[in-house]
Amino acid sequence: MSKTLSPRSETILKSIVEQYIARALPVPSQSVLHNHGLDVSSATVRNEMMRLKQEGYIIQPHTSAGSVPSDKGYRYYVETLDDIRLPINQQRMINHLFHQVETRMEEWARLTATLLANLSQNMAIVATAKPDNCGFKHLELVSIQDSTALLVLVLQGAVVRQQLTVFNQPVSQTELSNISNKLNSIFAGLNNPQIQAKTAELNELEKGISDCILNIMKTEDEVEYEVPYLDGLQFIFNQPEFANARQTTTSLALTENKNLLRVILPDKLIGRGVHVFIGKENKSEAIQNYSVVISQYGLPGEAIGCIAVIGPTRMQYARSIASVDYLAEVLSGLIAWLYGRKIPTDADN
Amino acid sequence: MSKTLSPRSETILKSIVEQYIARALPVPSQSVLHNHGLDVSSATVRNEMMRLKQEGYIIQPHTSAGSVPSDKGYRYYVETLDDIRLPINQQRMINHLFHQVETRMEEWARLTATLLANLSQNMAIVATAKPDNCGFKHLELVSIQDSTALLVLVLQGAVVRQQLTVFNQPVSQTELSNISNKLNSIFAGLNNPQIQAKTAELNELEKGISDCILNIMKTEDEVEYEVPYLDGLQFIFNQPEFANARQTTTSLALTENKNLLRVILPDKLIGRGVHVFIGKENKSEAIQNYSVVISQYGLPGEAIGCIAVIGPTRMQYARSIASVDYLAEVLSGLIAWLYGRKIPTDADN
DNA sequence: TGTTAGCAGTCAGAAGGTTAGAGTGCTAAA
DNA sequence: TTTAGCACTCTAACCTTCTGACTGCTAACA
Repeated sequence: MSKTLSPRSETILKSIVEQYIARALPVPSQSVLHNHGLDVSSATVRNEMMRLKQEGYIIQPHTSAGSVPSDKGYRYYVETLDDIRLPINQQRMINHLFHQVETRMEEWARLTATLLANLSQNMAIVATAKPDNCGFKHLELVSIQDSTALLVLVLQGAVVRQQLTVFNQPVSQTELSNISNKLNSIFAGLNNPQIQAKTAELNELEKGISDCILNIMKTEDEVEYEVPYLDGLQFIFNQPEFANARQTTTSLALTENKNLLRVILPDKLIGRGVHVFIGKENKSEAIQNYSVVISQYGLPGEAIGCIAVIGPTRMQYARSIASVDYLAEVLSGLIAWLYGRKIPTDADN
Repeated sequence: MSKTLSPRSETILKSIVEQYIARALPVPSQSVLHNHGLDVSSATVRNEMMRLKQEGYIIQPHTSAGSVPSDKGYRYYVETLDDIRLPINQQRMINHLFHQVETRMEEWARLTATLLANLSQNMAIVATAKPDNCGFKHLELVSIQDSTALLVLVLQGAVVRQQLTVFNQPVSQTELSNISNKLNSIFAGLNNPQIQAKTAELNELEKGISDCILNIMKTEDEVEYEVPYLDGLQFIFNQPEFANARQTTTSLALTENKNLLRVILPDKLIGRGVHVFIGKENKSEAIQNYSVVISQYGLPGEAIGCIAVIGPTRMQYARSIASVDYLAEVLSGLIAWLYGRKIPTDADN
């Protein structure tokens, strides 16, 4: 994408990026020296910085100020990062926590969000994995009152959905059990259109229930991601950028509207691995002051979820990337196990 | 609690409170006149205001400034509010929306939070109703893999809980069905200690599952409220009070830590009806700049939830109280219906 | 006794001016 | 190519001044 810089330019850019990330203040030529043990004078650094500025890697807020990395500068920095793996002890800590947590996908997601937020020191978003074309697994009808039943539907991938259903006339638990037994044997393993094809042979009551099932399955199929779990909002607000605030409002728009958030995140069709979107690289205008570190996880073609870190462009990229990468791997392992596809590397019992 | 004010003092206080709520600026004696058609001069108003100040109903930010209501002033205002019922057309709108929504308690809570936030123009919190001493209703075991099953537990009040369970050896779906049939017939309608008493007569596999059930039920019993639904955070941040921000952090502490939030809200043992806590009246220090309008709903002794509005003390009390009151009533009706106790006034089909 | 006009006194916030010093950009020499 | 040195720039902090919005008081009035 961008031309390679000379080793010294690269060192200088790296120093500027890292200092700016650390202190949120424009970096003067003087402090570049201290950092990476460059054995030149500040004047030399200034010459190099001039070139970096001309090529758009850094920006000067005003004439007599230090330098701030541009999106392009961050991009170069991220591309030239090496050794971005999570430290072994943190990996162990994570594995340990996943062992302790209840075996429920929602709990995994919640835990992942918390871990990711704390590791990256930024806002974390975790969308649980959703089956691509969900299959019927099991139905249960539990009588709540004379003419009301709770419909509990288990779909492929251990997804459980529930719905209260009101009938025109009273229906006993025995009748309900008969219906669910029948539908279970007919619908086992089928997906939406296949079930639709079978509804001809049902009586009216059964048809009503199968309509309800179809409706739930349709909704599941249409939703691209489940409602995401969110954590670490406080990190966003503790950023010095927000000290004067009011930009706050923007990021709140994020928080509040979980739909919006779902729309913003996945720039469609992201391949495997961790992706980084820096500032203006984001399609959605609302987050063009932010960077997003994002990865899908799960089984391609079967169940795909996604996890992400959102923070100011001035973000600890190495940490975020490493965290997203590792947690996506862990979750993929768990999903694979849940779908019986393969044994995860480490997170089994 | 507080002495009665003269009618004119009351009018003046009311005017000050309402203008301050509307504009967030100290109210000068001049503008008090315009508002409630008082036929006196500003000097007279100033005399009265002096007395209100001496008795602690209002506060002057500095010598030459207008007046701001104190907590005591707001309290008097709230006590003397009359006709705080939600307009009929808004009631209709709400009933209509509840009819349209899916028949799931979670959806009710989510909808309530959204409605409450928008009606009150403040942050809304809705904790779903939780059975007091939850009874077993139905169990279902669905095979996921050879030695893994999804345990789906239905408790009283249409509460559904799920958990993945891993066995030591493979267990077929037929075996699982046998187990769930057996446990269903033994455990039907029982609560935690009653189930515990029955576990002697079970084999090892069944015992493992009943332990799992007991564990889930115990967790349910221990939790005071479910994780609450939250909406309208944007209203808090759009308040002019937060223009300079950093107090922001405080309110964020609220948002982030859903546990903290649960701790803060219910000051234990709240009776029926709407309660208002103004500023320092709140026990929790974190929200002593805020007011809370809160009400329980549900069936006393069986399933109690709670809904609340949180906002700056400078809050539209009438609107908030009316909204909380009406929505609590609607939810109570729905819960009663769900538990088969009585027909709700209006929200049935 | 309650009400009012009138006016002095107070204070926050805006506007304008000054200063300090941090940091660059340029130049000329090594 | 690097460097020392220095003029230049520009922000942020700190004054001071000024304006006008309100009050608080007093004295007259009903």
